[in-house]
Amino acid sequence: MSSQPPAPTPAKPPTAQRSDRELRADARRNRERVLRTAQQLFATDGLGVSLDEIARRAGVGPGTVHRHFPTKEALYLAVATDQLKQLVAEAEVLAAADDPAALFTLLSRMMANGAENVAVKSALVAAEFDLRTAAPDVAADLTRHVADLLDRAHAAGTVRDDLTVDEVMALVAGAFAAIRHAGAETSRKRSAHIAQIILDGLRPQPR
Amino acid sequence: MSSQPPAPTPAKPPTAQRSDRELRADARRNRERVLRTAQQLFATDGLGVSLDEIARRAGVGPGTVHRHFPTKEALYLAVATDQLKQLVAEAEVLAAADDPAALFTLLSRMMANGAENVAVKSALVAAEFDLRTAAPDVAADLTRHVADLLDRAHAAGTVRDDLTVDEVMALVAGAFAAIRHAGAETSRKRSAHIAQIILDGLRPQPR
DNA sequence: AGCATAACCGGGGCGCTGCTCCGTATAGTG
DNA sequence: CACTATACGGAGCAGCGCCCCGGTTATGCT
Repeated sequence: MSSQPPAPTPAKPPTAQRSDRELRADARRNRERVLRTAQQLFATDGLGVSLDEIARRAGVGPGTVHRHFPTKEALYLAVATDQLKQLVAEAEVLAAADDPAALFTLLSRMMANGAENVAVKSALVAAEFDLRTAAPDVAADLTRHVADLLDRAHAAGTVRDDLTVDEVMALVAGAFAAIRHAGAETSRKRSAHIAQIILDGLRPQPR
Repeated sequence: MSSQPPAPTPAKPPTAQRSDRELRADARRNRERVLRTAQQLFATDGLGVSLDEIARRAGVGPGTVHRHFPTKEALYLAVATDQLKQLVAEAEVLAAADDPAALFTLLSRMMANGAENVAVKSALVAAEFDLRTAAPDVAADLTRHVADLLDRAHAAGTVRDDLTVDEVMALVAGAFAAIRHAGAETSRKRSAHIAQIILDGLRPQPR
């Protein structure tokens, strides 16, 4: 322990951190396969699906799943952050444009995705696993963007005065649930309608 | 099999069906205990709670739980139908009064209850167990009342034209989810606010 | 092309959960 | 007050899900 081996100090550079580059080709492909499969199964069958089932459907062995994602929570969080990043990217594009209706556009996108997007759902809810603890930066990014757009909408008077970011987030999560019921097995038209109803509730009310 | 025993035809009357009267006093009390405990634990910790945990908290043995409710699904459905019946009762009272705003009153009640009311949630969603199959009459009763009040509201012009019963039910379920996030650990005031936002979305929109 | 090695596959342990059985205690009845 | 039947409690069983460990296969480098 105390004796440090000569350490050949090989030509190998420190390699810094294990980037994705370090992964072998097939490993990287299998990792992606598992991730995709998990995302789909989580969305359709809920979090109850067993890891073995995911492995089977992905065409890999259970051990492979465990190597890439040491625990079920890790796999779930990987799926969640992956989906969240896409949403944050969209938010940034919308934030760039100077459109007072940008908030509604973003929320529409979130609601549309959310139904098949377990990640976002739990990004706010933390139903089983706590994503905000595991990847606080990504979740916070999304909230920040929403807050920003909400402020602008407030200034423009396109939303009701009494409306906080937390409430908006909660309502988006609620929209997921609502759409899941009515829209999962029916048409997308109905999903859009439900989203519209909730968005209408955000507007300034005639009183 | 083919030979029917003489059947002593005892003095015992047919007893018709085993009413609650047939239960012994302590049995009836324990059943109630389990039901209450299950309702509470389902609401706070979700459906993941083990039956042993419910039994322990209720102060009874696991065997007792199983005797009254042969399976976990049976216990859950008992809790659900119990809560649903209360809601149906409220609906009937509201239906009797001739108030065009009755729909909103009922929905408010549903949303307020729902957050701590796993039953209603799954009455519409059938998240894990299917309540509409197990107790179709009760669930249908509630839907019928809502549909009735919705019709009246349509006639009175207090709700938007494009609104179906299914959508209303879905939105109520969505409200549960929204309230659960924002309201579970915060104040009831916020819960009411979220419910109000959703209800405002149901009103005729200025267009 | 050959070799060192990283990654794969699949079976098995470990813990937990839902469910069942049987001796014991207690409520209800004459 | 004694007797019967009913309900209780806790130990035990089977099944499943998550996780780890062998031998084997495929990959990337020289």
